Amino acid sequence: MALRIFNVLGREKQDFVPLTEGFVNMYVCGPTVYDYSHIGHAKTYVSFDTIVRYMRSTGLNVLYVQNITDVGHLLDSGEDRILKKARQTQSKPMQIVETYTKAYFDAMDALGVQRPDISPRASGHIPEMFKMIEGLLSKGFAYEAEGSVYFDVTKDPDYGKLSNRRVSELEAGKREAVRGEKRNPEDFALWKRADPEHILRWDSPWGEGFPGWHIECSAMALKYLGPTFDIHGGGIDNMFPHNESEIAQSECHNDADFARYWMLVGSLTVDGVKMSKSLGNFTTVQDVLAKYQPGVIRYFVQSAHYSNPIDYSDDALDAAAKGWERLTNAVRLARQMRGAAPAGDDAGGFAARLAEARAQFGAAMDDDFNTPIAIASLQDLTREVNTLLNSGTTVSAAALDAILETYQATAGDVLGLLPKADAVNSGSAARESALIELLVDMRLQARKAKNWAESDRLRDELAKIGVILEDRADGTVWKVQ
RNA sequence: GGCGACGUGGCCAAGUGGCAAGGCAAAGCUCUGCAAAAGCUUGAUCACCAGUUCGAAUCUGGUCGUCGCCUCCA
Repeated sequence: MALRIFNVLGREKQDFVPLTEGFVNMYVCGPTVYDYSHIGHAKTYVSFDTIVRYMRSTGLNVLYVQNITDVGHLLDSGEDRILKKARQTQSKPMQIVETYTKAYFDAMDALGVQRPDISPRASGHIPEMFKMIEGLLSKGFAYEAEGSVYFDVTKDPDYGKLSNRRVSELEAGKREAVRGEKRNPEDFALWKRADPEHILRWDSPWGEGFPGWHIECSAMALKYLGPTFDIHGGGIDNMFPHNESEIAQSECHNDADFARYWMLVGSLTVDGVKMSKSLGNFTTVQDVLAKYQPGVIRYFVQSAHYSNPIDYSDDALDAAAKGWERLTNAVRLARQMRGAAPAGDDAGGFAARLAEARAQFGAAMDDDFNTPIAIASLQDLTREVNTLLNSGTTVSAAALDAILETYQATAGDVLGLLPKADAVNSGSAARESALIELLVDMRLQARKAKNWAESDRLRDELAKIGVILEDRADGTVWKVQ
């Protein structure tokens, strides 16, 4: 098995060969922190989280860098997103940045997204940007105009290679540049002169100003990953101009290839249109988490290939919830049966089936991280596991351990879909469990007496507080919803 | 207008030359005091047209439709 990745740069699936064997240097464009993260961000970062988890599970040593954009992201009006928010809420810009950076990590933590190894902030890398801009100026790829510095796209023959755009084909004059100081309409800012009301500003060799949006990623990728690294990821909506400009700046400045593999994830849509803050059709991660378990959201995201768009709706989430529960129910049952399982020295005839499942899972993930197929392989396995666990035959502890290990290595460690094994460490959790067991036992007595009314009342009352009972041949099991 | 993605059973979604995975929903059945959970059974010729081929959802050309980017967005 060998990992294959669809490289947007070149548009073909390629064998993944890291620059240094066993190591992967990876950069993913992070969020601009001026508002709460919505479910569209969740799709992007759950996707890359899954990708990183899988690579690590195969033994690759991944260095995952994902920036935080806290300056330089301008609106059409020329206004900084963060400054606008600060003005609206009468806050300091860095208050906005802190608030939403924290909110972003809180949301991602809740979704089981493992933290990037490095989360560099744009505002903390102004000197690195200066250096890069100066380098581009001295090499003639950039020019200064009235306190701003622009990248001259006509100086880079490769400009457009990621998004298949040709500057020469863009009808000059069709869209006039907002600022007449640019030489070409497609030139983009490396550094912008700050108007008096612009609070976020730094002294620079070109006067007071602030960095352009694209330069931060080039500067931080260079600093933490070097001139050439393995994978650059992000949302496909940033392919142009952002990613394209990153490539231009970096390759012209570094005299080296930038990222070797480009992975762009499809957008999340609502009723067929992209979820975005500007359209107002967004649902925040915290709102969705109020209704669905984190695992459900991950399952929803992973049920389509990362490069495809997915449409968000309650129906879609409900369906994902059912599919996710089917997997987790099997795991929960196995965990519960493990407690009273008789010792056994092997997994019996099931070992081969488990090995097959893991092989199928790995093959799917190796094929450009095909999570829908990976999940299908687990659903297939789950049917057989359920059959085994419900067959009435005795299943040995060794067999249950093997089953649980298989789920943990796939649905757990890679997909991040499994809840933690019920920990009854804390006093209150232990007390809660004991109380539930007590009620379950009371209901058992009622059932023995064929007092169905009382039996059903206990079950219904427990259901109201989120405790679901299931009567099995070998006893009643319960779960917390 | 340019660049790109896509159109597979009621819904979601894999498959990209050799008899169309998986999930959800629906119906019937088994189990069950009931319920839940679980299992079994039942369904598509792949937008349309024309080609290439022994053979196409899968390749080529065209038509229709949807979406993304081209201006801020993960």
